[in-house]
Amino acid sequence: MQMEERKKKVLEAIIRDYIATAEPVGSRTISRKYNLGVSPATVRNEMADLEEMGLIEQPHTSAGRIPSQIGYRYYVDYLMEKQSVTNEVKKYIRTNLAHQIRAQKKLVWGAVKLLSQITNYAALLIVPAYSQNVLSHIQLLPLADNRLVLILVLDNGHVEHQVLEIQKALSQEEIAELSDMLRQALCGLTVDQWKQMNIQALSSQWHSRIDLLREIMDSIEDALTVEYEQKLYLSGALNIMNQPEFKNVEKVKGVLSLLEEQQIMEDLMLKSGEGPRNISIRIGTENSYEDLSACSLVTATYQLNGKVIGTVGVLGPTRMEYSKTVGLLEYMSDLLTEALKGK
Amino acid sequence: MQMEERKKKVLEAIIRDYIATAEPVGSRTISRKYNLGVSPATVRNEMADLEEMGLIEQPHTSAGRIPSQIGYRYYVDYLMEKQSVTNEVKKYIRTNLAHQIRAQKKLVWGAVKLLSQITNYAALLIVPAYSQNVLSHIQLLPLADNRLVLILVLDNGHVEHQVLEIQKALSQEEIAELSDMLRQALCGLTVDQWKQMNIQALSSQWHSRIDLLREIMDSIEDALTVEYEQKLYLSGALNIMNQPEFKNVEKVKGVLSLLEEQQIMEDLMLKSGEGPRNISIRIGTENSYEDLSACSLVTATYQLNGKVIGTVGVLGPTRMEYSKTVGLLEYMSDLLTEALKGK
DNA sequence: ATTAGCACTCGAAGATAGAGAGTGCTAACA
DNA sequence: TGTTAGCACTCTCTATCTTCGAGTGCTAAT
Repeated sequence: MQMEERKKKVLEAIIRDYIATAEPVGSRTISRKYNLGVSPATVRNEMADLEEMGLIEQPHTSAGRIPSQIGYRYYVDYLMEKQSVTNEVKKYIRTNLAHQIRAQKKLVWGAVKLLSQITNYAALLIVPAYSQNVLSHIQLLPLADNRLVLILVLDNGHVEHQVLEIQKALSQEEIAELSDMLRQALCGLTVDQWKQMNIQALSSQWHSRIDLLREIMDSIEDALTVEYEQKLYLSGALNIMNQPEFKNVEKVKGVLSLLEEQQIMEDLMLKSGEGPRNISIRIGTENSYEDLSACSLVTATYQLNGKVIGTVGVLGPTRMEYSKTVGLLEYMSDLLTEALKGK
Repeated sequence: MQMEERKKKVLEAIIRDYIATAEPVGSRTISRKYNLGVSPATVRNEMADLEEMGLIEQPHTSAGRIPSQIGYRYYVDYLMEKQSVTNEVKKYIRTNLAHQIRAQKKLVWGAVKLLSQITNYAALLIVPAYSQNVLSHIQLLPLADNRLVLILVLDNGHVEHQVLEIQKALSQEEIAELSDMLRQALCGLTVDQWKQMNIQALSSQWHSRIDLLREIMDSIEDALTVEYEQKLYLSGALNIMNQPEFKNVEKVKGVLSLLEEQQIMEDLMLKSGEGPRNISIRIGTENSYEDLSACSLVTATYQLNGKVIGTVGVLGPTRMEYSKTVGLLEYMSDLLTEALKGK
């Protein structure tokens, strides 16, 4: 988009000031604080133009201007300078995650908590549904009496377990045999694939125990479904209450309710953009949910073995510190990708 | 506490009405709606007495009365009739939990969700820290390459797993040997006991691999610590925003922040009372946190093998439907105890 | 093209007034 | 002696009005 240099400066000043103060910005403020070397009157003329272009708007006639959604969009696309993470923050993050990298879940939790803490917005992380993941290992293990534990390992590094209650006790050998059979039949398949698998095909090898087999299959599905429900990591949701635009309980409730809807948040976060690290910025109604019309969602993906395996993001008011947030998310994306390497 | 019959009736009427409407109750309303057969003037006299006794209070001179915290306390102790769960609700709960009883975690989640949904308050469930639980089974299992998975089973029926990254691959035999060794050394001990165990004592049998051993011990601790952080189950926290006394964002924030503090909620919930099913009602400041001074917490315990292994509860405004809530929690307590039987 | 000046607009905040709910007190009553 | 009707009084709530000031748009001068 073409625009005179000074208009850009005015727009940027308005946005920066509004982000900082949450108050409509007047012409006087801009000419004084963001020394553009022109008088308020000149600024007013520019503002009138910017308003006509739809980049800023007036809450009412005698108030200053606030950025419109389009204004923010223009800002993040053309004006904003991404702010790199300071070394201090980098160090802080690394120290806090150093002990967490053993287990993927802990790592991911730690990352989300840090993000919300540093930004003061809500932070989220999504591990996509398992449907496309390949079962890389499966094992049945006897516990006590008539209890078995089923271990499932997926190619994205996640491990799940599920406890099985069975009717008749099985011998060690039977368990081992069954375990082998499951391994041969299911390993290498995606979750989607084995879900559609005909249990008959399996049971031909073990028809004597078709009930047990069915129970096991149900149990596997259970294990991956429990996880399905737990694959959204959310931290700092209450931070939105610190924002002056969320002084109203109804608005807060709208946002928090939506945040609890795993499915919706997943959909929102998985539509990732094209930029580097797949950074995506969705502003206001671009999130396509009424309740998020006053929020912006910034997301980045992270990878394992060159494949995107998750999305991490920050949800704040549209009046968000985009430049900082983007920098931080890029850093976090790289960090996660790095930490997962070789797992 | 001794009190004239009519005073009791007036107090109960005030509390019932206030619970239903959240509005101060006037003498006219009481004499009309709760046909006591006396005039408003008489009711006013009773109210004056009740106020002097500290059971009710006036927000301001020309408003009706609202119950004081002491009033609620008197109500739940002496006046309230516990309301049994309707068959309809019982059926609803049973149907919804029927498929969940396989795994303890799922059962517990299901119960909490149902509670919040039925009451429209926040529901919580706490599984106490593992420190007093006995490790009943431990097993090491090879995954791929240099990864092991460690399975821990506690006597309260909980199963945990933890993935281990090791430096040098171990043979099947070595793993089995190590697994046996761990089992012999640790099974039967409480979590507290083995935490204090001297790693040297263990390593005497396996000094060649003391590093690995240390890593494993750390990992066990990790596994139980992760769980430590996840042993509070919370659902319907946003329901408090439906209460008229929580129209203020600051109040909501106070409560929600506290609800996220696992440690605090644990402390609150584990101080359980003496009644049947250990039903405990804590009203307002009895919860000893400023942020909960407008809330009441009703809890019940549930058991496994005659031993209390968890507490389930409901958090709502002090203006809570105590009679319904208590009945529901008793039912839920029995149901959980029943469902866990024999596990 | 920029700027100073100025009349104008509109919301925020405070002041004022009236309505209504509910009380406490008094005196009458059963 | 306990209960009730009556009544003046208190205090919140709501609406209306006023004032204040920030910020604007327009015009004319530079």
